Amino acid sequence: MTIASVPTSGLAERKKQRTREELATAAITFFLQRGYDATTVEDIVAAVDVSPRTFYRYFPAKEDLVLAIGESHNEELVAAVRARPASESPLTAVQNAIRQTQVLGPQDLDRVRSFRTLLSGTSALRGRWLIERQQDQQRLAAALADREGKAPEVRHVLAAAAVLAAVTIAFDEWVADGEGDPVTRVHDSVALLATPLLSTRPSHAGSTHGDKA
Amino acid sequence: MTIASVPTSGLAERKKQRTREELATAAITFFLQRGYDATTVEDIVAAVDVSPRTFYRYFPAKEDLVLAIGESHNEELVAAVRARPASESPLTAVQNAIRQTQVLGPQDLDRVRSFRTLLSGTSALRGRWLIERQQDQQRLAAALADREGKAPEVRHVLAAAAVLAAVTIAFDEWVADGEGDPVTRVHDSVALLATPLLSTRPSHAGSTHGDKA
DNA sequence: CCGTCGATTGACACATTCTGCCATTTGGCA
DNA sequence: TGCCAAATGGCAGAATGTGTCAATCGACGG
Repeated sequence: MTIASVPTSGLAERKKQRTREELATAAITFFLQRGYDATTVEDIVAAVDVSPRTFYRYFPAKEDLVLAIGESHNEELVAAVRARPASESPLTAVQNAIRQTQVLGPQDLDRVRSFRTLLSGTSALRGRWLIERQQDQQRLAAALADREGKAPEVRHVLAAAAVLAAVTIAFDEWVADGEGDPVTRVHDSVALLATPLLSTRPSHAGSTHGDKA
Repeated sequence: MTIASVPTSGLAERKKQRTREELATAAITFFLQRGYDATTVEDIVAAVDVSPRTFYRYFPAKEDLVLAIGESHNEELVAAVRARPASESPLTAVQNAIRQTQVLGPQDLDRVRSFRTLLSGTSALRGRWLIERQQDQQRLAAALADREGKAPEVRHVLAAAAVLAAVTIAFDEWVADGEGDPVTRVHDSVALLATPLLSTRPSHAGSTHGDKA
């Protein structure tokens, strides 16, 4: 045998992967069609022809299926922030990190839209996702603190919260009015963090991309 | 009869109120003792001697029982922000509004601690509560925009998110290390919003209260 | 090709939350 | 006292998960 049974690289492994994807595909399709709550686990497994019990072996909960789709994006972001040179200001580092991680192909974009649409439309999902975002918040705060060679303080956590809020708000607005491309919106939203958020002046922090309006 | 049957002011009303409080008290006690998940609705209603069905007539869901305890605090905050004179800067208005609404007696403080402890320890509750906070976020954003005589823009939503994040982080840290009083921590946390959050400088935004350290 | 081993699966039972329904009780009020 | 509306209790049932065990399937060595 190999060292362990971790990557059984073979037919069985592909079959598992295929089942997992079939479950996810069928589920997302149903969710977008009929809504998350109106789709039961029974419906999903019927479409893939596995037992309900098997569903929960692939996904700990119905919610986790959706979460798995949009997962790990923020982990990349945090890693990218850590990878930025220490000479960059926190804002610049975050902006560049976002630029690096937000490279989306056209079909990625569809996937993200589906994901965000589900998030916006289902409070159960949204709540679950916000929990995960709080963990990302801690990780980002730690990354920002590390850049200063300090232990995380309230200031860092707050900055991290603000960054993630900016990204989230940008996506929410994008899903809500369906206009423009999300990358620009995210960038503009994050750019607002350059200013004291509670000053009255709009401080002309417009789009860094194409705002010829 | 009166205009309608809204306030049946009498014995029945008191009995209902008493049942409601007994349910809440028993539930919170159990939650803090054994944990939220380890306490079933069955346990709660057994302690008050009502049927499970009745529980759900008082609280739409188990989560709502907890949420009802810490509720409406942010509504006051938003109202207070609206009530501040237009001459005040957004930050000052928010700070004064917080000062007004955060007047806590010693037993209020215990209640808040219990509430926040449950929030911190139970992700299901936390998620549910974060959803409600997002609604507060929208309301606060609208209030901030109104102060400028504008419709809410991304900038306002982001500012509102930052304010609520500051408050939340302050409470979280308070619950986590159990030191100091929350009012000071909230104030200090919110004071950080006076600066661009992603500048490297700590910008000496220390406690406005007693920081002789 | 065969047989064994380990992982995957299906099924069944069960706990828990929450809802719909209806009969019963209880308080309010003439 | 007696009627009415509201509150309650109990029951059946849907839906999400979880634990358990036997059956199955793929991997691998002979």
